Amino acid sequence: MNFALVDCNNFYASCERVFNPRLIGRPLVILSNNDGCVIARSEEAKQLGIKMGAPTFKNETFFRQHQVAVLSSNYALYGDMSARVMEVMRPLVSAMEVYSIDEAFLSLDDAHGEDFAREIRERVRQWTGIPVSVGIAPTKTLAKLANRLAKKTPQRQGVLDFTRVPDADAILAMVPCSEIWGIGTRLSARLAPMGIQTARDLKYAEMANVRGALGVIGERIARELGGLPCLDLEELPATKKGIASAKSFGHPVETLQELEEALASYTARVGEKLRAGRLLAAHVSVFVETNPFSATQPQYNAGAQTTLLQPTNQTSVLIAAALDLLRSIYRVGYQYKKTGLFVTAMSPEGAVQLSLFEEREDKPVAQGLSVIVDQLNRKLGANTVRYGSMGTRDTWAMRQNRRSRKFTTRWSELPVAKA
DNA sequence: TCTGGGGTCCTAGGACCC
DNA sequence: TCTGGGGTCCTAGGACCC
Repeated sequence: MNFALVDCNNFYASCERVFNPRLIGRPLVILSNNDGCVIARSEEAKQLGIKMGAPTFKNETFFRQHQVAVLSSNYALYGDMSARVMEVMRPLVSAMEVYSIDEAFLSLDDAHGEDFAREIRERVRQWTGIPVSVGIAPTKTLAKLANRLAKKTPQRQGVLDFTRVPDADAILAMVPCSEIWGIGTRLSARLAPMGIQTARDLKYAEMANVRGALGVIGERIARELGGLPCLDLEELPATKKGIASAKSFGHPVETLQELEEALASYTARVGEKLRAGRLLAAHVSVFVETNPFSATQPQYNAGAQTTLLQPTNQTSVLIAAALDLLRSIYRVGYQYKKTGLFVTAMSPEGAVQLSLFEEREDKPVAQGLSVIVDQLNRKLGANTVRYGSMGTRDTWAMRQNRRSRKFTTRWSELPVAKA
């Protein structure tokens, strides 16, 4: 059995191009939330040397000079396109793991090689408009690596079956450790003094040394490079251990009220996610921070946590807890840049341990309210119905000045064809 | 003026138990 | 007078991924 890793090429840029063909052939970048920095680039933008994470404000002139198309990110579109790509592939294989918004591992029979990979590619392209690359190998780590090579080497035309390459070690010798899946700059810096520079070096390194330097993660990666599978296909998404919502503000925020409104809004989002997953959370943590990039403003970072008497997914309960925590860490005199919350200690709905000290609260009413709010907001758009503490002015809201339309998920934003 | 957000896994150390 | 060893659970922090 082998793994295939299918990865969408320049996914966000490709999604935008499906609905706006004028973007084809031009350099195109997609910005992070708040239009803060570059998080995705078309091939042409990469050619121009635009780096991942490049701050927008330092590059506006460059973008204009090179006629780079610049868009805010449109996650409603990317999420929906992702689901379509996955559904095209799912019937073609016996098992699939959706690994990220633009990647999936597939389980392949030994008979399935590059012909099959090309078939997947063609079908996804034809049915969704999204180009993908496919890497095939006996382990996930090698499949990742094969995928990168398939993408980077034009003559491979987007597919590479690593089980059939004549000299695998010669290929591994060209891959620096920092480009191996799971090894970043910090870990590769630990390997360098041991003379381990490339994937080939790591494959043949003394396992005890690798383990000493990188722990079990590193040992697993090294063994996978050698062709020994240590990571399984995970078909079912693991139950979430926590749900977070945190965002930077469009402008610096000083008042407690604005922080409260922002945090209440993020909390409402977390409540929606909990209910969508039929989960309850028992632990809430909240943090605030100032702008770490500012050399002149005084810095302040703080966080606080609490455990609820009873696990919940009710937005009103979560907001009350989150705002209490926020008030306990808020200090006057700072320019806040970001706040957010993280809920943990999750349990499935319907398996609640009642607190010893708490009477059963009037669940049906609260739950009914949240369900109706969820339905209305799904139908009419996010935040149509709000909790009072969220305010209505959104003075703190993130910038998103250049977003394309929600072509596939909102009737009012459907693409229009003129014939 | 302007630098993302949402996750996972592992490790070390302390508290506590028998 | 003497003061172990092995285990679990929790938390904080580090590193990574997309």
